[in-house]
Parts: sequence; C-alpha cells; structure tokens
Amino acid sequence: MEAKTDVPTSPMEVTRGLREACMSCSLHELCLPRGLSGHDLERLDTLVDRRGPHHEGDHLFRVGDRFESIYAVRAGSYKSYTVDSEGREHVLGFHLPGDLLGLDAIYPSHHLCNAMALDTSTVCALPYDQLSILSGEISGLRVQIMRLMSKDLADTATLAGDFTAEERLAAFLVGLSSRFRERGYSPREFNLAMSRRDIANYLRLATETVSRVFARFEKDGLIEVERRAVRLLDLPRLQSLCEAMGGLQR
Amino acid sequence: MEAKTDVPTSPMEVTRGLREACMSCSLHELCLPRGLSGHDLERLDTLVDRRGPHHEGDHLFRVGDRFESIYAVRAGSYKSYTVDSEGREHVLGFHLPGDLLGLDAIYPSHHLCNAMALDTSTVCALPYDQLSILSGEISGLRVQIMRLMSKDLADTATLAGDFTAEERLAAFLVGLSSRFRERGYSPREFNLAMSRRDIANYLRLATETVSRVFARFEKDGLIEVERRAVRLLDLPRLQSLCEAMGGLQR
DNA sequence: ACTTAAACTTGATCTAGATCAAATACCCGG
DNA sequence: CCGGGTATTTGATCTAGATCAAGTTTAAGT
Repeated sequence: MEAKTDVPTSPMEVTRGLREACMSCSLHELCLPRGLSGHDLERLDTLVDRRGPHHEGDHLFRVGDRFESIYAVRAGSYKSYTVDSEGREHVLGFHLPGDLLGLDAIYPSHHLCNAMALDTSTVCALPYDQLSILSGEISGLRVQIMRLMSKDLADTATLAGDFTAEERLAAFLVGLSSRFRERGYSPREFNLAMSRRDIANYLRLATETVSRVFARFEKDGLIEVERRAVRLLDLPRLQSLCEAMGGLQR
Repeated sequence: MEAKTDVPTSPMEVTRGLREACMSCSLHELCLPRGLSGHDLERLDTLVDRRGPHHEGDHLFRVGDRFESIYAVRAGSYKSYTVDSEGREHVLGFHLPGDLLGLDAIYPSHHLCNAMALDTSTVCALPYDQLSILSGEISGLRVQIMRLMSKDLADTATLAGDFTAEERLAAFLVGLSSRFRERGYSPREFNLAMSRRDIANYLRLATETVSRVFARFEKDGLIEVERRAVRLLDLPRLQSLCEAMGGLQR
C-alpha cells in the first residue's frame, strides 16, 4: 500500500508539498504565475488553496453556487456545462491543467455553469477578493489575468461560428493537440478524457454524428481512434480541414 | 450650417466638451466609470481619447491591427466580425453605447476581428497600458474591468449553445430590448441598426430564415416589424420562447 | 464467469434550415 | 422623376445533420 497522499506525514511528503508550489509547478508558463519573479510568486503562492482530488463525476461547483474563488486546473480535467430548461445539456468547454475556471462568475457573483471532473483531478483555488487585491499590487499578475481572460473570450468566439461537423471535429482535435503540446505531452497521440456525448454537446452535434465523423476521418487516414485513444496521423490535413475556423479551438 | 463638432471653438463647444466627460456621461453606470468616485473618475477621464464620428461602414479596427486601446462605445453602434478562409462572414457581436470593444485582442496584442460602425458612431479610446497601470491604483476600476470581461464571457457562452432559429431570434430581440432598457430607451420599440444579413450571420442562420422567422413572429402577434423598425408586442411570450437560453443574449 | 447498464457504432429515415430562384421594395444619385 | 443597385421577402427544392432504431462493445458489479 502507498501512503495516503493528502496528508504530509514524512519528509518525502514535505518535499512533495514543495514541488507543488507555484514556483516549481510545471504549468508555470501557462497559468497565473507566468512572468512573475520569485518574491511575487511567493505572495501568489500564499493565496493558493490546493483542493481535490475530485473523482470522475464530482462537481467543483454548480450553477447558483456563490462565487468565491477562481480555479486553476492542476491535474486531470474538467468540463463546464449548463442544462437548459428543456433538460438539454450544453458543454461550454473542457479544461486542462493550467486553464482557469469560473471567470464568467465574477460579474454575477454566482456561478452560471457547472464544472465536473472528467478524471481524477485537482485544482488550485484562488479566493477572488484576495487575488483582486494582489493583482493591484503586482502588475505582472494583472497582465496575466487579463491575458487569460482575453484568450478565453477569443476562443469562445471561434466556437460560436457557423461551421460543418467536419470542420468542428477537426478543429477540436487540432485544438486539443496543441494544448497537449503546450503542456509537454504528445500532440500526436492522446486520450480523450470526455465521452462522445460530451464532445457532441460541446460541438453542437449529435453523438451519432461525432461517431460517424470519427469513422470517416479514420477511413480517410487522418486519424486512428479506438474508443478514447486517438492518434493523429495527418495533422497538416486536419489543420487544413479547419483552417476556416482559424486553425484551433478549445 | 452648424459648427464642426470635432474642434471646440466656442463657449458652447466647451460646455459640450464638459458634458462629454465621464463624470457627466449618461453611460456612467454601464461603462468603466461605474462605482468610481470623483477623483478617480477624473484620473480615468484623462486617459480617454474621444474619437469619431465614424460613419456607416467605417472601421474602428481590423484584423491584424496592432492592439493599443480598448474602446468604449459612446454613441451609435458597431458590429465585430471575422471573415473566414472561405470568405464567409461571422458576426461576433453588436456593440451599443457603454459596451467595450477590443478585449479579445489583449492576449495576442493584435486584433482578431474587425469592428465596423453600423451607424454614425463615436467611441472613447482607452490606451491599454495606461489603463492597466491605472487599474493597479484604483481597485474599483479593476473590479469593473473584470466584471465587464466576465459578462462578455458569459454572454458569448450563451450564444455558443445549440438552439432553434426561433429561440435564437427571440433571444436576440429580448436581449436587445433589455440592453435598450438599461440605456434608458424604450424596451418595446426600437430600430435595428443592423441588416438582416448581419443578424443572420450573428445567429448562424441564413438571411432568408431570419426573414421568415420575423414574418412568423409577426403573424403570431409577437412583434410588429417594418424594415428596421421593431415593436415587441408580447415580451412575456418572447421571453418564454427563449427561456431555454437563459433568457437573454447580446 | 454472468448480468446489467452504459457507451459507442451503424443503418434507415426525417426535418429544420440551407440553398436556389424570383419577385418586390427601397434607396440614392443624377 | 427615373434607373440601377441593394436589401428584403417569398416560394420551391435540397441536404447536412438530427432523430429513430437496433446492434455491439466495454466496464463494473456480484
């Protein structure tokens, strides 16, 4: 048996604790700490409340929950989604390590969507009022928060467009691929954390259509897909399929 | 003949200049100044570079332009849009007085979309680096910038969902209605600044479909529409048509 | 291993909305 | 007031993708 990982009880565990500090986090360059120097980083670090692990199906927050913190995904992945009055689910996004969650709740001060773990996952919670104060004092932090929000705005806008099922799915795969690359994983071969149904809801397609387009892509030699495991065989061609959308997506 | 409006040359013009200060701007409560006290407001005011008028079809910025300022619409209206590699236009949003434009360009530091005046329109340009510095010093300004970005994120997410043509158009009208109400105009009766084609591109529908749904709404006694002039006859029923979407939209 | 349920795929239809095709209305410059 | 271009409406088809309907594979218990 391994020791429980959520209570540091040995020197080894303490070392592990240190490794989890922003300073030594591998997501450094993607996440809030980007561009921050040693001392500022330490100050940010004191705000961080590391939470989890959440297991598949666990909720990080739900519609209507009071907004208190924004979350940075540390490990695993989450989906954000809403359920409309007809009971239809709309997936708003998939969130990988380094992504921020909960930004849309700042204005109304309560959450507008649900966030559910797709995997065994953990987050860093950043209490928003403290973060806001700190961002007044550290211009680099302010800059990075704005950058990340701006990026979210741009990404969402891309998805909003009117595109074919092929374009959407190609963009989805290419987008995931570059996000994995940024995070140091293979951009050619990865596992989908989300179900076909989630992908379909995200891309505004029927599950069956997603399945069929996957099959078509495989037949055309663009990808190899077996259940959740995907290998991109012809990234250039996939990119050209979705260049109409500006190339990528999240 | 009236005097040119862009060069203050008389006491009257000076008065007009004062009226245009943030402090006395009617958009105060919607726009960046919200929640700012007298002195802070004056500081914000010194950043503002009032530009225009732009005439119908004029561009405020275009894809690829270097990002320098964010813009607050002062009068008139703009649309933001992209043109994809197939030449299809995708309208991202319509921007009324008090709305901010250009936020999605912060991250890449160049504009990702075009912004075009739909009417004779003016903006307040806020140089982003100065605004960023000032927002470090004035917490209320920081709060308001985050609120407005957060709102944009939430709005865009709503549009991204999978809804019928009726739901979309109803939400569009209801959204416009509440935005006009917020701005002190009639929520029941207004003029559309945008063409059917723009509406269609925004809602991911064909122009013909927009036309037909307008006709259907009119036949059902929901609205009266003549060219660009719209009167909402049954707001409650329109709202119930789009409640699936969470009620509104921009 | 056996059951049951969920996830996924595949095939057959159906349909909302796109596209194609005119006709009509409006607007603007001369 | 007139001619030509653009915006809008209306009608007739067409089609991408939805929906309906079985299968099939996988995973989790028991």
